[in-house]
Parts: sequence; structure tokens; C-alpha cells
Amino acid sequence: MKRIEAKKRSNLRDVAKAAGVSVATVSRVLNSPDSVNEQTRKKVQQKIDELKFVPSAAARAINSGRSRFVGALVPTLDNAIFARFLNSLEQGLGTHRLSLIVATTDSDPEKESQKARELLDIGAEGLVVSGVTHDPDFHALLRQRRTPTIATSFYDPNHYLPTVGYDNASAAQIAINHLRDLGHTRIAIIYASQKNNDRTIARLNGIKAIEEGLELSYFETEMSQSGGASAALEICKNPRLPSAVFCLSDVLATGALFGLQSQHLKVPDDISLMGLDDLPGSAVIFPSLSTVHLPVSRMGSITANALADWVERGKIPSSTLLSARLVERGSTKRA
Amino acid sequence: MKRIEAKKRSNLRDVAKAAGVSVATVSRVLNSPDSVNEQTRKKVQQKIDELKFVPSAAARAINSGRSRFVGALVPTLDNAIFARFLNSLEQGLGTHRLSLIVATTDSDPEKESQKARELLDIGAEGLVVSGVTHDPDFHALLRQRRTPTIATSFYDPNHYLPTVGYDNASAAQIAINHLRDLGHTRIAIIYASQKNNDRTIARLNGIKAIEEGLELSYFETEMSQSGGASAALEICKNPRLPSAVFCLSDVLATGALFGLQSQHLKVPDDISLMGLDDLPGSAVIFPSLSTVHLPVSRMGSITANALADWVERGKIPSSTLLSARLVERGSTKRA
DNA sequence: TCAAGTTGTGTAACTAGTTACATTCAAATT
DNA sequence: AATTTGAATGTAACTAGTTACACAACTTGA
Repeated sequence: MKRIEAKKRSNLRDVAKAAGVSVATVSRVLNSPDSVNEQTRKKVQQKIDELKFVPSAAARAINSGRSRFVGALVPTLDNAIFARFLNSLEQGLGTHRLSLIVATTDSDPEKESQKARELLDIGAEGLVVSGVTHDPDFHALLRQRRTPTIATSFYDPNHYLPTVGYDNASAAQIAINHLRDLGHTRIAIIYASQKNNDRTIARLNGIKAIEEGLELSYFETEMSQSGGASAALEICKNPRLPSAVFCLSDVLATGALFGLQSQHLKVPDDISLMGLDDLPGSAVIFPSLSTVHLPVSRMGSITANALADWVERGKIPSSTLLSARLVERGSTKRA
Repeated sequence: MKRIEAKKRSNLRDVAKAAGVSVATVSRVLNSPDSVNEQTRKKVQQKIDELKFVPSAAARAINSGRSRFVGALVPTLDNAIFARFLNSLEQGLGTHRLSLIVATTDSDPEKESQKARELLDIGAEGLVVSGVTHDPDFHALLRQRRTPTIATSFYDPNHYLPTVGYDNASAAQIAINHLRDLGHTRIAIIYASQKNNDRTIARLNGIKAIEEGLELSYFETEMSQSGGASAALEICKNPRLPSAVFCLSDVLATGALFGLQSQHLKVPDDISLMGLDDLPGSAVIFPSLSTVHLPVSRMGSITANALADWVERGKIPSSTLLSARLVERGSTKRA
């Protein structure tokens, strides 16, 4: 009679029995093979291979109290800036033998809070979030659990969480000052309103702080290239065109470029265009995009190291300010 | 004397002791609250809240044999096509209460194999990979562990793994046939060589199969917009220009567009340009990019559902063919 | 009034590992 | 020859949950 039964994974005890040794010895072969006699080790190893034994991570986690993974909460993966950040974050964590669980929030604070709770419930040892503005539940959760958590894309040394990011206000000011230096005073600003997006708010506030002597107009759109394109069309409707357009992100700027071109406006001859982010593609569009470089890859690796230090050695990191810098390319020229 | 000690998470036994009940009762309050007397339940719940008790996922996993996460191995997150796929994969898995661990491979089969092993070692219940060509170790690993695994971006009903993807050969043929229909016979092809990239190889083979009557030239470059741009410059060096350029990915095509523009070639008047992927940005560049749409978001959700079914109910999915379709936009016109 | 059934709870044995401590045995030292 | 030392291994108690089974207390029916 053939017994139909799921061949359950073999465990330590199975291997121990098969090899005629104790469970402790098998465990030693796994974790400190030097402390086991050559012959015994070989015999055990052979049985391990024979039985295709793989130690259970859950059982290990239960003993060590370590799960060896952290969670990252990002608004979306469908934007190169977050994808690039996660790319380097994942690589950085890998050097510390930590895995990364990704959760997307759609920029919805409630969803973020809920996903954060799920991540912690399944044993995440640390979290990475974007920005410092979150759901009250989320803050309460972090305060309660005391899980190592780093807020990114936003530098704020006074925040209760360590932050790794840039000064969004001054990043925007770098762009505005560049345009001002080139003699532009009538500037259209395109930004994407995502509710609770503190990065955008900080950038807008940075602009407000230095708007003296400038004639600014604001265009709100959605965060996508087509959003940028349609905002550009909106700008073109105005009979008195601005001499420059500043987009608060490169995605918007790339879209705006095509919007302007579709209206037969030449960039930068007819109108200057600036972005903010410096995506890989921004250097190769035509004309190449003047922008403000945000070091997201560095942010990823710094965050990875800081979080690993916190998780593994309890070392609470201090906030890190990454400097944004002007990247002057072909889309801006003297007014 | 203040004792400095890590307040370790409270566990079932702590709660049981505090509430004056047995561990079984606390466990019941957690898992089948109806089977516990109202008063007892309230008392226990209060202690759970007081002690901020959260059940350990590892301990649960050890009993259920479930870790509730799967791993995805992608070449990089720094390409919209994979990021979009993961975005919908993650969302799809979320509806099945499965988490997603992301691992990047840099298109290196050895790295992929190693990361796959790591994922399985930490208890991944399933895997998602790109393409069907992998390291021998990787195949051996999958055969040994029998972990539910789905190969994506590549449809092959005869593969030993279920595949969810499109027919890359015919996707490329759709593009070539479109150009041929428009009267183009001299076509330059730009492709990115990533060693072992079966998607690219399949696309090239698809072209080979229908090259009769065409005059094709091939340009190999790296997978980035700047790679596309420099390949375009290479094309322009030829005194007898092709009438159309076909890039095997939209990232390359966007780069090629800027490369052609920088040489003062008008697309599509002087030269037609086609991509393959259909990224969100491809519709808004100017001129908008004619391309072949690959349904990566659908691929993500289908993969998520298929993998969840396999993991949760042992239902091995059959391969799914997703159809690519022509997207005719502004970058191609009659020769 | 006694048996049977229901409800609620506890005991202890599981899940799969790690590890402190004990033990054995042989080699080296006194 | 007796003692010390060290290597190699085993025993059993941990980690944090779940759950089969036992049992008490109460209700219900004959």
C-alpha cells in the first residue's frame, strides 16, 4: 500500500538519528564545524546532503531573536528616484547579511501605518521610511515598539527619528538661485501635490523664503511625466510667458520639456528649464537637463549602514545631511 | 540600583502569568477568542495590552511551517520595467497576505544563484525570477528544494518552471513588421547585451526569423539611456543612414532619440524610431515613442496570484502567455 | 438522581533549532 | 602511576508559540 504523504522537510533530529549522533553534534557541524571531529563531521555532512536537510530559519530566529530582515516603506516603485534608492539600500544591506522587504504605500499615510505594523508583526528588525510626516498611528507604533527606524529623503536633526537626507528647502533654492543668476525673474514652478508630501512642502517653502524680486507662478499637477507635460501646456496658455520653468522633480521636468517642445518652444532659447533630482536619464535627454543632484544612491548606502549598525549593535545613528549640488547642463541659459 | 537591561519582548508565558491563566488560554485569546469565556478574554486582553505583547512570527512560523514571504530576484531596480513589475507584484501578493523580499542580481547568474539560496535559507516560500536562463546551481537548487518558483518576462510552456510572460520573439517581430509596413527596409537595431539575457536573445532571434528582404545593422550597447544615445551617434557615423532605428527597449530608444536629435536628425521626418516595452514616459516624450507594449503590470498581478495559489494551495500554475501589442505613436512614419 | 453533554481551562507534548553543562576518553604532565 | 588537561560528544533545558488531550464544573434530559 502506497502511503500518500507529504515528504516533510527533514530536521535536525532526523539527521542526528541517521548519522548516529546527537542533535548537538549536528548543530555543531552547522555552526562551528571546527569543534567537531573530522570523521564525525564528514559522516554528518553526508547525511545532511542525503536527507537534503536545510536548517529552518524560523527555528533559528526563535533562538537568536533575530529575523535578519528590515522593511522599507516607499510611496511607489514606479518612480526612478525610489527605485534607485532601494537598489542601493538593498545592496548596502546585503553586505550586512540583512534582507529587505519592500512595501509600497501609494503615498497613503494610513496604508503606510498599516503596512508598517504588518512588517513589525512578521518580525522586521528595522524600518526605512520616506520623509518625516506620517500617520499618528505610525508614530505611536514606532514609539511603542522602539524598532530601529530611519527617515530618509529629508534631513531634520531635531526629529525623533534619525534622518538621512538632504535639505529640501536649500535644494530648491539652489535651482532658483541658479535661474536668478542667469537673469531670470519670471519663473513658473511645477510641482506635484501628494498629500502629506513633506519633501514638496519643504521645497516650496525654500522657494518662498527667497522669492524677493521674483515673479513666480505655481502649477500643481500629478507626479508623472504626463503631469509635467500638461502643466507645461497650462503655462503656454499664458500670453506673457515666463522666461524659465522650474520643476520640483526631474520626472516633471522631462514631461514639461516635451510639453514645451510640442508647443514649438525651444529650450533653452525660448525658455529655460530646470529640474530637481538628477535622474540617470536627465543627462541624456536633449537638451540635457539642468538640475539639482540629490545623492539618492549614497542615501541608500548610508541608510543601509546606519540601520545595520543600529540593528546589530544598538548604535543609534545621528542624522546625516547629504548635500545637493547644482548640475548645470543644456536646458538653462541667460535670459 | 537601576538595572540596565534590555526590556526583552514579553511572551506568551509572561502574559499567562500576569493574567493568572495558562499559556493555552492566552493562545486561544489570540487565535480563537470565541472559545474563551468573556471575562477571561477581557482579563487576558488587558494584560496583552499592558505588556505590549506581540506574538513572535518566528515561533508561529515554526509551528505552521509558513513564513508568509516570497522572494523576487530581479536584475536591477534601476530600470522602470522591473520596478513597475515589482510594484504590481508586491501589491498582488499583499492581497494574499504575503510579503515580498527583493533581491537584485545585477544580471549576474552567480549572484542570482547565491541570493536565491539565501532567500530559501531564510525561509522564502516561493520565488520569482526573470527569464529562464540561469546558473546550473540555481536550477539544481530549485530541483532540490521544490520551492514554488515562477519565471517571468519570458513565455515558454515547455520549461520545467511555470512561466508568466510574453513571447519576446514575436514582440520584436511586431515592431519590425510595423516598420516594414511603413516601407522601411534599412533598419538599425540597438540592443543591450547582458550576458545570459534570454529576453534579448529571443528578441534578436525573432528578428532574424523575418529579416528576409531587410537590410539590418546591429549596434550593441549598454542598457541605459546614455547607452542608447551613444549607439545612435554610432549609427550617424555611417554615411548611408538607415531609415529607421529599432531599439529592443524603451530605455535605449529614449536615449537614441536624444542621440539622434543631438545630431540634428528629426524624428520621424529624417528617421523613424521604435522602442519595445512601453514605459510610462514613452508616451510623453516628443515625439511620442512608437513601441510595443509589454503588460508588465498585468504580469506582476498574474504572477502574484499564481504564486500565491501555488504556495497556499499547492496548485502548480500553468504558463501564461501575455500578448504584446503595437503602440503606434509619433516617432514612426512612412519611409 | 444519575448519566450524558457542553463549556472552559489547564497540562504537557509537540514544532526545530541552540547551547550550558556533564561526561567520556585519550594524551600529556607530574 | 596518578593527575591534569583537552577534545569530542551527549543530555537536557532552553527559545515562543500551538494544540491534543484530560479534567472539572455546570447544564440538560430521562
